[in-house]
This record gives sequence, C-alpha cells and structure tokens, in this order.
Amino acid sequence: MEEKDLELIDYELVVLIRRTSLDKELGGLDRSTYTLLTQLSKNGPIGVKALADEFRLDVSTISRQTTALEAKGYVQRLPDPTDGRSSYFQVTEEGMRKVGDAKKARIARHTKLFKDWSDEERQRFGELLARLNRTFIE
Amino acid sequence: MEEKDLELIDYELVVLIRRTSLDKELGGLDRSTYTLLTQLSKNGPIGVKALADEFRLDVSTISRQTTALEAKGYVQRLPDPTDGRSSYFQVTEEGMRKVGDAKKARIARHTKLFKDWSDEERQRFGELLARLNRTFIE
DNA sequence: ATAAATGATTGTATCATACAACTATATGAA
DNA sequence: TTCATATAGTTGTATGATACAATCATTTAT
Repeated sequence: MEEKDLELIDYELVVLIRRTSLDKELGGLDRSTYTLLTQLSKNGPIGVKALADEFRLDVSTISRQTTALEAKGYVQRLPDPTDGRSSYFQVTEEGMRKVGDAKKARIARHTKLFKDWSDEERQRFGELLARLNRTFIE
Repeated sequence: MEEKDLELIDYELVVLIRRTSLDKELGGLDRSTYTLLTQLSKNGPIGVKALADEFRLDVSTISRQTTALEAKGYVQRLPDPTDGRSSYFQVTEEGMRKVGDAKKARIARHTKLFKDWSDEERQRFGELLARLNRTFIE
C-alpha cells in the first residue's frame, strides 16, 4: 500500500471537511432541515430514535430538530398505532417542495463546480465517495 | 453532463460531511489543534490574520485557538520584527511531536479503512479529492 | 501630523450538540 | 397479573465553536 496516497487522502479529506462544514445552509435550507427532509423523503416516515441512529446524534438533538420542522410545516407527526410512545414524521407537500428546490439549487452549484471535469471523472468520483461512505458503515 | 453523477456526488458528499464532522478529534488532537498545527508546520510561521483567511474563520476564533495552543506549549509566539501589532506562530518541538503522532494515528486508521481498495483506487481518489479542493478555492 | 486602515484581543450572543432527569408507554419475568 | 425494567420522547442545562461588535495598538496614507 502506498503510504503517500493515504497521506494525500488524509490531508485532502481534512481540507474538504473544513471547507464544507462551514456551510450553514445546504441549497437554502439549514443543514438539519436538508438532511432530515432528505432522509425522511428517501426512507419513509420514521421516528426520533431511528433518525438519531441514522445520523449518530443524540435523541434530544433530533427531538428538537423535528419539533422545529413540524413547526415550519415541513413534516407531519403520525402517531404510531402500535406504540403510544412514538410517532413517525412524514414530509408534507410543502416539505417536499422545499427539499426539491434545495436539491435543484445544489445540483446547479455542482454543475458549475464540476464543469471542467470529464464525465468519467465525475462518475468515478461519485463511485469512490459512495464506496468510502459504505466502508465507514461497517 | 450526466445529472445522475452530480446527484450521486451531492448525496455522498452530504453523507460524508455528516459523518466526519461528528469526529471531535483527529488522531487524538482536537480539530482546531490538528488543523492549526498541520497548517503551521506545513506553511511556516504565520499570524492570526493569515490563519483566519486560510481557514475562512473569524480572526477572533483563530485568536482564541492560537492562545489555547500557546498555553499548551504546542506553538510559540514570535513577534513580527517589522510590525508591532502582529506575531507569527511557530510550532514547538512538543507540537511537532504531537501532530506527528496524530498523523500516524490517522494514517493507521486509514490503512484499515482503505485496506480493500486497490492502489489505483486510492491514488485516484486522492487525486480527485485534491482536484475538488483546488476547484473550491477559485 | 493626523486620519484611516489593519492586526489582534476580548466581551457577548447564538447555535448545535450531549448529558441528565423525567414522563409515558411497553415488555418481560416471577 | 403485577411489578420491575426497558424504551421513545421531551425538556432543562451545560459546553464548545463560532461570529459580530467594540476596543487597543500600531502602521500607512493623505
């Protein structure tokens, strides 16, 4: 294994995280709104606990964030019929519209950012990123 | 341009940031210690303003972080002989040792993480990451 | 010579987060 | 069946990273 490749990856990952984690908003929505709506619209209505597991955040954090989303009307709370303690959050139409717009905005930005890359490079980068993320999970 | 490649990149970047920005420490040092020591050891002694520009953080934030580093003995403040307002921070031997150890720890972790990747994949991923970071800068 | 600009520090506010205490409900064991 | 324990969620509180504003000291420009 080439040590210098790992060093490069290490360094560039740190730089990337440093830059991107400064963005308070993603496509015009704040981070938690964007990530929660994305998750809920992708993987169906789930509750506070499942979201906390997914994001590796404390349930108290998710509880506040979902309360905020509900107050904005982006999600609706559906009581779990089989468990009186919990409920699921379903993205509302308004929420779907918001997250759709945000995604469009991000794609537009990325289109510019990657405009000098070849199709092959973009495709490969996406694959490798996905692979890294799957690797983390194990 | 393939829209689906951009969508994949967008999604996987969000996932990556979400995961990695949760790490409070990098190789046993807290984030700001690791990034500041790396920067200072790489690009020579510079002052608060230059660090703030580099990291796109407020000078007040950097000021506090460098004060903390100095208190820990990881950097030494060298007054700028040509400008009485500013000083440069030089990494001490102790600081060099600390950041060296931290880097070793990270490389060890990455060695495990990327163990199933081919040399070509690691090399390519590093290149593409670097390219993305350079693109951001413009 | 004085006004404006600049590097840095410190006070204060905000935000995201974790932990702890608590409530309500569900599950399992005697 | 009942009671102890576990679980889902909420709320109070503390912390850490950050930005902005005020300020100080020094430098630069008019």
